[in-house]
Amino acid sequence: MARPRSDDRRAALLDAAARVFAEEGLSAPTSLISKTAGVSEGSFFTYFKTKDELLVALYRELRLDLAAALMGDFPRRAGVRERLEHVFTRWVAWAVANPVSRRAMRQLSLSKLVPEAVRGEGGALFGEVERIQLDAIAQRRLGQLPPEMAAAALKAVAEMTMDLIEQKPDRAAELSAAGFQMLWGALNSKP
Amino acid sequence: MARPRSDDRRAALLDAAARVFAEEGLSAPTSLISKTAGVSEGSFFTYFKTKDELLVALYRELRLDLAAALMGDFPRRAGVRERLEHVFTRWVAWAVANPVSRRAMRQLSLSKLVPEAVRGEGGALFGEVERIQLDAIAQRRLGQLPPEMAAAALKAVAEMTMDLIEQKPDRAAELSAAGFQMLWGALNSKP
Amino acid sequence: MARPRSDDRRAALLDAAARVFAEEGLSAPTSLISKTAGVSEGSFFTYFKTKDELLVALYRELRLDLAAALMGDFPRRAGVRERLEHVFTRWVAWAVANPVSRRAMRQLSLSKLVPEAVRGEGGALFGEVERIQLDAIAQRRLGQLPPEMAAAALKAVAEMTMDLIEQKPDRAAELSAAGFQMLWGALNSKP
Amino acid sequence: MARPRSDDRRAALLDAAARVFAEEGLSAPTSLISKTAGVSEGSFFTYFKTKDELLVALYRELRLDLAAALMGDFPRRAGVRERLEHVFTRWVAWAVANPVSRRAMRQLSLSKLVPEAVRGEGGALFGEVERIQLDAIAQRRLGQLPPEMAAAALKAVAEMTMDLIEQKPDRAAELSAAGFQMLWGALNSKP
DNA sequence: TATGAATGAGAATTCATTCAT
DNA sequence: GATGAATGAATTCTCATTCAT
Repeated sequence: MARPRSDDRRAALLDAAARVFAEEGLSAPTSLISKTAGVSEGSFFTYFKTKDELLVALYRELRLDLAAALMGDFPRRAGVRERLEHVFTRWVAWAVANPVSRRAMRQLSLSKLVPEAVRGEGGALFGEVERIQLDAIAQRRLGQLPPEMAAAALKAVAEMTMDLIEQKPDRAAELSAAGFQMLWGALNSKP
Repeated sequence: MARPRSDDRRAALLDAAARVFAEEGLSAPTSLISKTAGVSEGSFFTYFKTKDELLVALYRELRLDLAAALMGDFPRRAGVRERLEHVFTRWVAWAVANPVSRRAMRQLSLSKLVPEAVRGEGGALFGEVERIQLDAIAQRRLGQLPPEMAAAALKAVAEMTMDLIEQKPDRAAELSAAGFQMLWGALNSKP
Repeated sequence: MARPRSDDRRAALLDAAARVFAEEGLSAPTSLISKTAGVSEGSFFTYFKTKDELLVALYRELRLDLAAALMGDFPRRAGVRERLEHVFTRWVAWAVANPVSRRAMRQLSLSKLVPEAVRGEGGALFGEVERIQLDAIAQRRLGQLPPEMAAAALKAVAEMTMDLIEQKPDRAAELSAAGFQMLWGALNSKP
Repeated sequence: MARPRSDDRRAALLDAAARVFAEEGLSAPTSLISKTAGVSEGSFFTYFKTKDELLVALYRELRLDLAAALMGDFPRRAGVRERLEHVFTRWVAWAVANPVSRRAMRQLSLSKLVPEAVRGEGGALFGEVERIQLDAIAQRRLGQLPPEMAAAALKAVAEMTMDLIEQKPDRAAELSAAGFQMLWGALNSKP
């Protein structure tokens, strides 16, 4: 009785995987993932040919999710500072709201199991247009420095802010604001 | 007297472990470590009772090594900027010179296998005196923001810089300088 | 539905374990057991979570088997001598018919691997009612001596008889009769 | 500097082995034995070529020790009952006084590691002469039954008594007497 | 397709024994 | 001879993946 592949099951597996990896690391057994998803051990492999395939799929999914969060309502016509602040704030908020996703993503980003090719896909997290805008910011601010430095700084300061908030969750708003202030200061720094 | 326990062998195992973990992640088998160290599988366990014990020992060793690199020749009497630059530059240089150590450390820092208690040991990487000085910098610069933000920013921007240099090794000097410029800008930012 | 867990395989493992332990002692490797059972090494652990669990399960199974043999057709209304003789004879016959079980059981009974709590389970081998009857025999015969002495003597003389029969299997009937005669003599002895 | 082989060290190893085996079973590691004996792991093997050799040596030593205990002051000219009682009582007393030796011996007696040839050595525990006397007792008492049955009964009832005393040590004297009474009853039983 | 038992290639240890000191 | 580190085969158990139902 051929039941069609269920997107629900697949989604449940991805969700369970994120939770399990966040808790136990990537070496957690597939059996734990399928159990957490309420699915049989065998079914795991009808949705993902190998564990590795799941890792890659999860990585992509999380990144898409994050990108959507960053870019939703992007204020295209606002000033540079506003646009950057929008991305920064959303990023931090996403991590605060989805700690599991963030933890899972950190593991995945480091692992050789997700091939570098995949990790590099789509450049950064940003859509093509916005990416160019960010680069523009970078060029104006950083002078002769490599444009990647803007994206890198954004990421670095955002991650730092998330870590701090993780330790003092009740000061989230304050820390987020301070984080952006530092980012802006970094991008406008002079030699 | 029996053959004495050899510091060389222990060091070889730690060194091999760093290389293997950097390449394969912490789930690499102990057998690969002992083979890389040129030692029998059994010998591994005369130097480290369990794999976990090795992990902890390696973590501590790497952190000591890094702390020494950061704090060597620390210019206590120099100005704030110079002192901070000293640490930043040393940190980046250490990572560039020891890419394996850095990769291994990153894995270890994230892993639950190294107990949090161990990871927290000794506060940051800095000796007591220097730490206080850093905090002082932070307070003067950041106003009412939490003092940890100085150390956090130092770390975040340093890591960012290391990542960029890893991609363009021939521009190391330039990127390091730019990195510090951004850090300084971040710490001196106004709302 | 998946292939159901097979009672046959479980039984095959228990049977193989009894044979292997009888021959090699309890330190025999699980791999030998699974091989003897015609099952993969991994399958062992789907039926028994640990080697120790197998030990306990085997001990219980053997004791149940023995208890059934002892108490089948127990002549409740017969005289004291007949009832005791029934148990003694059945016991010896069971050991003669199941030498492997007996050897395995002897190892298990001595081993610390089967927790004392398990070994003590269900008092002796006898159902509650029959046990009381045996105790009654004891009390009438042994005077003021501890009632356990009846059960202990039963066991001791039975085991002795089994050992002798193992050496001269063709004289089994004669030795069994002589054994019971001695047991009866022991229980009826006067100071 | 060739130090002569020390009988002390050998004895210490045998003694430690008995204690360790009594506690942990025969699968206890040689390293534990040498440590208990206060001797290096390597030294173990200068006194015993293999672990197995130690097992055999220990078995022999314990049996000698027991035989000496049984046959010391043997009242050759006393009546049958007295002579038997002497052996029985001594046996039980030896076990009570040397619980470690007894436990070790029980393990050794069951193990395949002590070759059957060794276990059979010297017939029973008794010197040649006494053995014949025991057999004589047997023949007079047991009628046409196999003479081994006397020695077997002696052993069986003695062991039973030891087990009971192990559980109620404060009733040792009473239980020992009762045990002998039962043995005597067994040997004098009529069909 | 869904299930979960079956499989066997590892994985971390252990341990008898050897060997350098 | 005495010591204890070195060795590697053996052991218990895990887990990704396959396959019968």
